[in-house]
Amino acid sequence: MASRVLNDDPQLRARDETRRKVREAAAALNYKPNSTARSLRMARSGLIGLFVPDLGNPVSIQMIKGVEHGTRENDLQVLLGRAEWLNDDADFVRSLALGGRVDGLLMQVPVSPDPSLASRALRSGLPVVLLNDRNPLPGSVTLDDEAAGYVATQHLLDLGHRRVSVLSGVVGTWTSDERDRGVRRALDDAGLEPASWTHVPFTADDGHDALVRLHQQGALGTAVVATNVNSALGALRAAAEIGVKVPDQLSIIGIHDSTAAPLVTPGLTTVRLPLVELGRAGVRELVARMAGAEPRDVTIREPAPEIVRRGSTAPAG
Amino acid sequence: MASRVLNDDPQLRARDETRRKVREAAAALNYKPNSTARSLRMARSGLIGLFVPDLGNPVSIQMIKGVEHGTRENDLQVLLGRAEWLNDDADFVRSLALGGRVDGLLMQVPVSPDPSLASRALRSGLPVVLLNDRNPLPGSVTLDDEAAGYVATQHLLDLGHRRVSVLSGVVGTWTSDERDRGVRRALDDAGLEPASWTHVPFTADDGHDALVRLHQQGALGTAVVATNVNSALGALRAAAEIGVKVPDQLSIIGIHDSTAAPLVTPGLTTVRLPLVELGRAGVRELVARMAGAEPRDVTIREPAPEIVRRGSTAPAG
DNA sequence: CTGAAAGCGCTAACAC
DNA sequence: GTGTTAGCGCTTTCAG
Repeated sequence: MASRVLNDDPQLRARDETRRKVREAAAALNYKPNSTARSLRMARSGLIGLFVPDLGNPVSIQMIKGVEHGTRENDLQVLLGRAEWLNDDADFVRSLALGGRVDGLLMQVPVSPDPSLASRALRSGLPVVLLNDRNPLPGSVTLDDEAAGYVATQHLLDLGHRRVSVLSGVVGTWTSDERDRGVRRALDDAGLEPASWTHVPFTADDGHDALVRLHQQGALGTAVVATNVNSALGALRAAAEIGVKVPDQLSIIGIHDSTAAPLVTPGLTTVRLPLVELGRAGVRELVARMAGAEPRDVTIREPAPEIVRRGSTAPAG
Repeated sequence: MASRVLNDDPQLRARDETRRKVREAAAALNYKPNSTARSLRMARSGLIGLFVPDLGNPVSIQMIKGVEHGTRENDLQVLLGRAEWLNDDADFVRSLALGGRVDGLLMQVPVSPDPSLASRALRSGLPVVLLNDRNPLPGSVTLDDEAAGYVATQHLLDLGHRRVSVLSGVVGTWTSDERDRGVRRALDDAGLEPASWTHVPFTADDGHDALVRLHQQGALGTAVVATNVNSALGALRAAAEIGVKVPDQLSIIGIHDSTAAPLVTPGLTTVRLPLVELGRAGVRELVARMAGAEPRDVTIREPAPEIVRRGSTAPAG
C-alpha cells in the first residue's frame, strides 16, 4: 500500500488524503527504500556490468561516457570491471549472471589474449552486448567503421596525395577489418594502389616503430592513414624524431579522436566517430534485451564520421 | 548448513563425507549463490561507489586502476558514477547510503561548481573517503604533493635555471596549494624569487593561454614548473606555436604523468606520483571505515615522487 | 479503497 | 554433527 503510493503506481486508486498521509510519514521517518530488498523481491538488480580492457584508452573513455548517459536515462547503474577478469575467472560471467548481481553485461573485448571470451559471454544466457566489436553470434553495437576508413583516405586524396601508406590494425578484429575495407574502397575509387600496408597492434609504440621501419625501407608514401588514433600519435612522434616534417613532407590522419590529438605538434587530424552515441546505444540495446528482445547487431551511422582537421594534414607537396 | 560448507566457514565442524556431498549437489544443480539475497541478509552490498568528475582526466584514470586493484583485494565491486550526479541530486548520497546500495563511497571532488559536495558527503553518515583532496572534515587519502612541487622545481634548479615561471592551479584546492608550498620551498632554499607565478584551472587550454600571455608580457623565465600535467601539455603546445624552442629556450616540467606526455614533441618531463597506489589505499581506508574505524587523513609517500625525464627539460642556456 | 500476509534466497541461531 | 527456521525489507496478492 504505502509502497504503491511511494512508487507512484498508476494502477492504484487511493484517496488524496491517504497519499498525503503516507508521504508525510515517509518524510518524517526519513524513509529511504532499501534497494537490496527491492532487488531481491523484483529479481532485478538495476545494475549492468561494464567491462573494458583498458581504461587508459581514449576510445573506451568516450564509450563509457555514453554508457553513463544511457544508464541515467534508464534508471540503471554501472558496475565497472576489467574485461580481463572475465578471462581469469572462467566462471565469473556465470556467477554474475546466475547470481543476479547484474541484469546484463556491456563489454568491450580485449583483442588478446582470448577472443573466445566474447562468444562465451554471448552464450551465457545473460543479456550481453558487445561494444565496438562484432562476433559470429549476434548481440553488438558498432560504428560505421567502413565509412571512417573511406572518409579518412578520401581526405588525403582530396589533398592531392597519390602515394598513401596505410597503418592498419590487427587483422581479424572487426573494426580494423571494416576500416581496411573503407580505405581500400577509397583507394580503388581513385584507381590507386597503397604505397604500403602495414598491420600493427593498437598502441602508440607500435605506430612509432612501424613508421620508422617504413622510412628506413623507403616505403613511406607522402601520407599515412592510421586506422587507429594511438598508432597515428606514435607515427607522428616517430616522424618528428627521424626528421620527417609533418605536414610538409608527410600528412598523417588517424581514425578516432583523442584528447591528445590537439596537444601534439602539429595537432593530429582525425576522423571523429560517435563513440558517446555508441555507448548510449549499447545501453538501449541491453535494456531491450533485458526486456526479452532477440539479440541483434546494430550499427550507429549518425552522426556520420567527420574529419577534424588539425595541422597534421596538408596538400601534397 | 549447506551455506556454511560452501562459504568455507572455519567454525564449522562437519564430516568430510558431508562436505563432499554438499559440494557435489551444488555442482550438479549448477548452484550459484544469489548475491542480492546475501546482501539483504548480511546488510552489506559488497559494492562501493566510485565518483569522479571527469573520466577523461589521466589522473582519474590512474586512480581508478588503483581502486580496481583494491576492490579485488577486498572482494568488493565498484559502482561507477559521475561526481556531478551527487551535486544535481541533493539527496543522492543519502539514498545511496540509507538505501544500502553501496557500503561506502570513494570520491574525487570536482573543483567546481560546488565544493561543499565533499563536506556534505563526509557528513552523511556513510563511510566516505576523498581521493586526492582534503577537507576540514577528516576522511581522505592524498599524495605527497608538497614533495612533488619541491622535486619538480629542484629538477629545474639542478639544470641551472634561475628564472623559473610557475604555472600553478586553482588557489584553495588542496593539491594545488600543497604543490605551491613545495615549489616555494625549493625556490626559497635556493634563495630565488619566481620569474612569475600564475594560477590557472587544470586544463590544457588554460595552460596554453597562460604561457602565451606570459610570453607577450616578457615575464617568461627560462623554465616553467606546471603544477599539473594538462596545463604543462598546453604550455608546451603554446611554446611550439609562438616559436619558443623547447627545451633550448625554455624547459617545461609538469606534475603527474600522462599517456600523452611521451607522445608530444619533445616528450614532456614529468614527476610521477603513485596514483595507482593512492586508489588502492583509498579502498583500504574505506574498508577500515566500513569496519568501524574513525575517519582520518592519510598521505601516501611511497614510492616518492620521481622525475620522468623526457625531452622538455635541459640545462639552462 | 485499505490492511494483512506471503515469500524472494540467503545466513545464523538454535534445536535436535 | 546436522536439520530446521526466523527474518533481512521490499512488492504484490488477496481479503476485508
